[in-house]
Amino acid sequence: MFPQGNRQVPFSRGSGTGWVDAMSEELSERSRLILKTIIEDYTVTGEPVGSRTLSRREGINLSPASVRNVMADLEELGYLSSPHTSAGRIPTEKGYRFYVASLLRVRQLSRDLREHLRRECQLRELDTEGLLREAGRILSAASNYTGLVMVPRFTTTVFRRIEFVRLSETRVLVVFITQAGIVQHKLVEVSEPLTQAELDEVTNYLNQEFTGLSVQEIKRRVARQMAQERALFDSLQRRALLLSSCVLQHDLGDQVFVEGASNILEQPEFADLAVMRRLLRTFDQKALLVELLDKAQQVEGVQILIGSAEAHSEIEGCSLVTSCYSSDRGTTGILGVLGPTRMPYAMVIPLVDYAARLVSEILKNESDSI
Amino acid sequence: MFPQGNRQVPFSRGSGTGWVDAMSEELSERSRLILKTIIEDYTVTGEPVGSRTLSRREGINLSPASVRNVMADLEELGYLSSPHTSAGRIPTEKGYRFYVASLLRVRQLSRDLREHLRRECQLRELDTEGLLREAGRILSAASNYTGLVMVPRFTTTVFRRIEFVRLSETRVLVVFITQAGIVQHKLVEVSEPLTQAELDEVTNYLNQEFTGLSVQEIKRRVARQMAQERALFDSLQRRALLLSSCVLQHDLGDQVFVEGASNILEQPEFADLAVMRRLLRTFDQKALLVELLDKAQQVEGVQILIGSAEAHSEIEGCSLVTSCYSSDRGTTGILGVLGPTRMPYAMVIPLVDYAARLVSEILKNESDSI
DNA sequence: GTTAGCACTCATCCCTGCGGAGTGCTAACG
DNA sequence: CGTTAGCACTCCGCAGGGATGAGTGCTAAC
Repeated sequence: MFPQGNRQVPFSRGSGTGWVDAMSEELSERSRLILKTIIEDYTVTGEPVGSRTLSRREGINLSPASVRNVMADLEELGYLSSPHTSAGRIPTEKGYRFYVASLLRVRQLSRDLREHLRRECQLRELDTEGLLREAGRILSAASNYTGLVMVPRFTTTVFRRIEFVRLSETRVLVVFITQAGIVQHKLVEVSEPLTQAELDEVTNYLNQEFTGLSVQEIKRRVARQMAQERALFDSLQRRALLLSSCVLQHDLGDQVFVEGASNILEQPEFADLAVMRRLLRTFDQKALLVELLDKAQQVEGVQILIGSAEAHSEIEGCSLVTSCYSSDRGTTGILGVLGPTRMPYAMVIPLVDYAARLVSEILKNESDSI
Repeated sequence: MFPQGNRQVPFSRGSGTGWVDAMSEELSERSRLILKTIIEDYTVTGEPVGSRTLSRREGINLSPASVRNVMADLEELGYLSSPHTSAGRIPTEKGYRFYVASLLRVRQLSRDLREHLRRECQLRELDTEGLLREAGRILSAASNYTGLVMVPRFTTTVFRRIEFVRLSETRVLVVFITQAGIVQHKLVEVSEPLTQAELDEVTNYLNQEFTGLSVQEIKRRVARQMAQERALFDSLQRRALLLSSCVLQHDLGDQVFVEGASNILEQPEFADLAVMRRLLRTFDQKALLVELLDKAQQVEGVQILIGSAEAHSEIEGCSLVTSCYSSDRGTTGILGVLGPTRMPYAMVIPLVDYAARLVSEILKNESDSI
């Protein structure tokens, strides 16, 4: 019923980025309870949590003084910190990592919300790109943070159809449609002038030859055939191969949809202008986002990346909760939510998980495999 | 050498939006000089301008007291306002409108900058969409504000090629390539199952029939033919017409590229969180932007829209400087810069003007007309 | 091991006073 | 009659200085 992956959490220690199993042995049951309560309180209020408040919370039957002792221990161990001597405690990144890895319990989304999301996705007649954008919007609206969706990488996608359109003597527009119904395009400069009729021939040839293969497979085939056919003078084939190698030479850029960037500004922690600027710059320069998302794409299940000053300074103070979706063999993209580290993970994790499943399911239903 | 349009400025008086010729008669030469100097000072410093500072400025040989008299008059007339009794004056929206309409003198862009922009645009092999995005980035980078580019409206574009790709029994992906090389696509649900072979026939038929026509013309033709051929049972033609009417039924959504949204945060006037949020929300919901840009699209030359509380509250405190670009007959899009009203118009106006000319020129060169 | 008590530490808020920038007004000047 | 010097006045911004209150660490008693 729930992603197995979410027991493991990406985290970064020192310079590198690694994975850690719940370090559950280190803390006593009481310390764990107090840490959990502090984090959940802090998630709601955004204010440092004091010992008094805590001692009055359901389930904690300890005096403020006892709580203070535990808190002092947790601070020593690096799970908590205090903004200043006479404020309460707030969780550190390490605290959050531990929480996510071994304290957090996630429930399924409510049936209502699940139904609602499903309807949203299927409401309009959306093409694949539209669906992905809509998924981003939904993630953003449901979480009140920012939704991110990365379109499946070009190289891993399965090819459905290609089309060459002549724009001018030497400029050809290549339109590439993947199995999942994603349309990508690119301009190619050719050395010898081509007519549209010639291009149509090439189009037909390539569609017969390559439909249903992944871009990687096509690359390999093209390379092999080009080596073989060098002697051959079938000009159609020659042209087709030349053109396709042109197209495949450079990968198409990765596409990321960012939805609800303004949501993140509602968060009190981003009242600080400098932090906000850095974040918005990150949104503007998609390359950074691609890099972040790419890392999470390698593992199955819900991933949680907690931004830290060392490893991911561009999203310091933020967390990225992601999950992969897939349409057909090998083709996977990734979607998720970027919000402040102080985030209700128990709600966001199942949301992202469900969104990924939903998108995968719709993508699989909507297009026949060839 | 310079757009004639920039002598006329869109402005809003009361509830509506209208046009005004320079209301140059109303003010004496001295008042005009002082207003101009105040606005240009304020543009640089962002601080209210006082009478002392002003009297020491080059070209103004008046004592602070005299300047104060003029300023009081200008305030009375609504061109200036003071944040509080003992601060200097800042321009009002009316002040800016008057400045833009009749005080501002714009120079051409420097040769260096022109060359630089041209190179940026032609650096990579960009398809049309890429070029438009790049134009947005350039506008944003050169102005340090936010670049906006709207893709030409679907209905006005000239059709180059259409392609139908079967995704599943009843789902067909329609890829539509315009004369200018813009690729748009859409999903169509069909009632009767179609094979890809049938779709290919339709594709060929439509490409022969409609290439080089504008979408509006195509709509008209399809309607006419559907009326005529109702009795006819040429199933190919029937199918083709049915499909194309499906496609044309709903316009494709307008596309706007927003580049450098984070730039606008650098502006001191947006330190106010509420203002910034409203602005970023506007960027998130493209519909509002489309509406704004659409208004400016109807007039030739550089347009300046000064946001006001009444008429364009979503960009209150901001100005939008735009110009149209075009690729072929009838197909026009619009691009521009959105920044604070306190903006160096003398620099931004020629920038936007040149960008629009540049994009138009490249678009015209890059694709042969059919 | 747990708790009550207490002294201590800071951040926050509010009040106050002060300096400075800039204004409006008036009266004098050319 | 336009221009200017002088002057009183306004008001923002800033720094200093309690007062408040939340929260802590420590210690001693239970």
